[in-house]
Amino acid sequence: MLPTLHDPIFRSLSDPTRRALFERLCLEGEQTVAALTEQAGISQPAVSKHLRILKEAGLVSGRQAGRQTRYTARAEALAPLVDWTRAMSGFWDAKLDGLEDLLKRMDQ
Amino acid sequence: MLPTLHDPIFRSLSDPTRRALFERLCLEGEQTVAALTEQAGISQPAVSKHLRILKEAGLVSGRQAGRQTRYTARAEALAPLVDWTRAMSGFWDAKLDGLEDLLKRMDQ
DNA sequence: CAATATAATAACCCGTTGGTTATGCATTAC
DNA sequence: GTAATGCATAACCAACGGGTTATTATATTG
Repeated sequence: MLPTLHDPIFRSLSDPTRRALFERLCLEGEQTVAALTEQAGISQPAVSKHLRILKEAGLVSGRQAGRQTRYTARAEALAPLVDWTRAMSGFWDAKLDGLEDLLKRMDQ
Repeated sequence: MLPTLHDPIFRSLSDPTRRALFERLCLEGEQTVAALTEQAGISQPAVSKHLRILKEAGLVSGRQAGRQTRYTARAEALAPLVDWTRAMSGFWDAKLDGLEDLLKRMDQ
């Protein structure tokens, strides 16, 4: 019903193309739009639109490097998702607090 | 790009109304369609449609009880989401293996 | 400076989706 | 047996979303 804090995260990750972009940035590190486009199987504007949405959700950040933009994944942004999942699973074991903490520490 | 195993989970949870339904089932336990409709702010058919989608994603299950259907959350179904999040966060510390294991054990 | 390269924005198209009302089908109640 | 209740399905509709091509802005290269 009412969109919450983690709503844009769920929303942006619900699209397979966007998830693939995010996954690639997570696994292979910083990438230019051109590099991402090459493998995405869609046009550059489409990729740029997806990156914009991911960026607004806080899942990626882009830094200007000359005439190209290098995008990076921000895995810490997944923290609300971890929170929510833990809340829903009704599981509060201290052993698991580590992940959330780590994600927050990654924020530096 | 290519829809994977966790795709229907992300997809169904991307809608705020559906997420609210799932949350309520998680936090308050088994509910009838009428009870869910009462708080959802939308029509009963709309609620039924959402429940169908959640059910197809494995996130809820419905059992017939006379002329009413009681729906229950299946928190174990969140396991792929936990997997994926851990993979993306690049965090493999053994301390965290517990959550996934527990979710699987909840499946009984 | 002119030409090229990179990425973002604009304008548009079409399929999907989340909502509605109407209807059907069991099951319970009178 | 008839009426009423609970839920699912059908048919429909407006809004949204993900794609396209065309264009623009800014950097780099010759």
